[in-house]
Amino acid sequence: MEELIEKIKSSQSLSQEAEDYLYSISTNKTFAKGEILIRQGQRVKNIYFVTDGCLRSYCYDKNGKEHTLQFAIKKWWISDYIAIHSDESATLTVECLKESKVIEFKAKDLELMLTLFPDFERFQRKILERHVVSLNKRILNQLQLTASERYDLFVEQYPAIEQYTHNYHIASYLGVTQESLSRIRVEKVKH
Amino acid sequence: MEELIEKIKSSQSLSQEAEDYLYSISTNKTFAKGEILIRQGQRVKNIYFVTDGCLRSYCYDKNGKEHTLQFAIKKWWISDYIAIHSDESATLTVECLKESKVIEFKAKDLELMLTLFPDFERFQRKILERHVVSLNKRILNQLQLTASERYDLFVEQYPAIEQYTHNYHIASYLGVTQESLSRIRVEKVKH
DNA sequence: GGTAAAAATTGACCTATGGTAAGAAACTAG
DNA sequence: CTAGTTTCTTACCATAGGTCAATTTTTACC
Repeated sequence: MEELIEKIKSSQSLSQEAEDYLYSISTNKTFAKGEILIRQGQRVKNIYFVTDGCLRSYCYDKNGKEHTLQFAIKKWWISDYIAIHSDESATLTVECLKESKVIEFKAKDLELMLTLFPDFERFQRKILERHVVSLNKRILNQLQLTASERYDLFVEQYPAIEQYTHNYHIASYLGVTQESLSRIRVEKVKH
Repeated sequence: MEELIEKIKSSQSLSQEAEDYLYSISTNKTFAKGEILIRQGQRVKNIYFVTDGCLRSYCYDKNGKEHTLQFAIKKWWISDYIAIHSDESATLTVECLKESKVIEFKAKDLELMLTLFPDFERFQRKILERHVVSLNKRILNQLQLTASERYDLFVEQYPAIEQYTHNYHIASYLGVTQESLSRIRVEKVKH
């Protein structure tokens, strides 16, 4: 929990009241590798803040293939925001890639907290702004880079993640098959 | 300006004070088709709210090809958020696709307004939440759909935009060449 | 430590989409 | 209306990346 408080305070103030409230709505949990936190089709009630480990969110397409939307490591949030903000059941699955410690929040509680504590709303707004920027960049990368270039960028941006993920996780994040990613890696070693 | 006030009030309250402030920092402008509001490489100072017309933001890749990040019509915001939130010069170009009426804001003024008026910060947070959801969906579509399927979805989601844009604008948004889009359209007519 | 399961690689082939270039069509401005 | 420019289409060939199936490597577990 200190990680989250610290993260908030690193960019702005947070009243003691708000801090206490945040504690009161939080639940510390540990998930084992392979556990599913949110399952496609079910109602999404929770949002997770990762304090240790690695998780990912992904969906299945009509042929049953997986497509990774996001990886989350230390100090990242993860959930199915599509479901939460459209008030639908989950289109995404959130899976634990290695044993992870997370802080679980009920989306409703966080929502209420935003309205109660302007400091927290500011924090959330800033998080979202940065998130929009990174999603914009990802879209532009997808539009203009080759699979090989996207992989280079991925390795550069998430050096820590690669050790927890399988190749096909990364492939499905980059938008290529695992076979293609395998060939791309072979080429890199050669040159 | 009424469009913006109305948009804000449609989802929440806005104090008279905030409304007055918003007016005081706004400038109504009209841009002709083809005009450039933000140019790649220059400092980005402004954010635009579209009240009429159609604009788009795009970048050039290393081969000089254009890639469209966003279209903006009535009641949408547009700028180079990557530049604004990283405090760098523009990587995007914002172009007017048909004569458009916009409300221009200095990013700094809006930033200050967020800190002055909690109502406005709440509004912004909600806008960003919805934006994150739509960017997430776009990424998942890019990962799992064929060019043809993405085009169908585009036409469905932005029926109004097609009349203002050239084919290559749409192609560069979907991540295909204009030639491919042309072929895709021929196929649709056949079947 | 040995075996079963999962993941990664490899090879042969295939397909969607890209590149190029030329002609047709649609605007634009005098 | 006409010439010039921009955009769109079409045809042909090229290629990145996909598919499928085997094989090897790694990992997990009794």
